[in-house]
Amino acid sequence: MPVQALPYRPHDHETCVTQALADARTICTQNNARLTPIRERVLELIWQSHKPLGAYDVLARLSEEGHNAAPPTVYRALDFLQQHGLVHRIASLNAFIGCTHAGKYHTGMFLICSSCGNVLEMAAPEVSRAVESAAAAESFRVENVILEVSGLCPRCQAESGDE
Amino acid sequence: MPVQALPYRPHDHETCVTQALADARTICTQNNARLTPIRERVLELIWQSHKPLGAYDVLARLSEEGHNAAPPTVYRALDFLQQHGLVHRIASLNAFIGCTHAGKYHTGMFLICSSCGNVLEMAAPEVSRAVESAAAAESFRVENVILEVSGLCPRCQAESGDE
DNA sequence: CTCGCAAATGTTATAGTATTACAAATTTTG
DNA sequence: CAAAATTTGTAATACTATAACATTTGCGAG
Repeated sequence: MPVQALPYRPHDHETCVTQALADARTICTQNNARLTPIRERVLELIWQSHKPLGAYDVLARLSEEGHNAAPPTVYRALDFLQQHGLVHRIASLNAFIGCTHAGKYHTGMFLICSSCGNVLEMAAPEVSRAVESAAAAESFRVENVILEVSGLCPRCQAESGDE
Repeated sequence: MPVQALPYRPHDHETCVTQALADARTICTQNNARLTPIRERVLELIWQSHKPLGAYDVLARLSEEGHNAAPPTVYRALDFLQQHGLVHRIASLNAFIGCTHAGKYHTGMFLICSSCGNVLEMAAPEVSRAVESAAAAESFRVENVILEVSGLCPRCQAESGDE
């Protein structure tokens, strides 16, 4: 039995967030990119949620804390964070989630639980290789891969099986 | 005076469209599903475009032919067509494309050319297997896979290399 | 330091995508 | 035929994202 992945088991999430922010600062420094207060706050808000957050969810949270923001503010921060590999956009959800592999080269594969809404990002080199190889068979030059798997996470399988 | 559809079928009878519609009728009959005129027309419109068509593109084409449709009409038809595996939604484009493997079980992998906009759907059993296997490693039960690869198709690679 | 440029943010408006809710019409079935 | 179920019509609205332009901020050159 494999060890349960982080989102599926209890843990001190605050530590995750703190660590992610620290990593983000390092990465931005290395890239000569400015992790401004807004950008950092958006990243923190996204990380604090285990589930993907919509741009307007972020906007609402910012408003709650008195930051009078408009949509472009949030989208610009999200663009920045994506460009530096700090968050991912989940196309099938129109939502964003903190990248758990920031800094390392990877093609994300997302396991999206349709019951609880949690999302696990996993590195899957064999999958990436298979995709590359299939694309190559059509002489297609890959630039970007979106791979989003929806289904049931282990915990929700157990619950639905308990009936 | 409504511009009634005298030539309901446009002059452009491409073989692939005709074939796709014939297949769709067969599939719907087998499934006891009703391929109503609207649904069939939406499917045909989508097939006539080699590039993915947005819901509002479909809507506009329907309006042009005097069919006074509103968004729900189109979205309902698209839902129906998706449910019966006749069209796919491309999440990264918010657009729809005719399924070239209708009837057969498959997990679609889409090669989306970022230059010309054409999309190729390909079956890729090895990729599906790799995805299943990776998900299984996390005890995740797969229900649906979205796999959209953007990049350059062979033709556009050649053109961009010709400069 | 301060001028001037580039980057970032603010602000307003609008474009684009999708759904809800209820009414009317059509098809299926008993 | 009449009742039930499905499909379509219609209006309003929610949700997602970007355009365009003004203003502010950070930062290096002189």
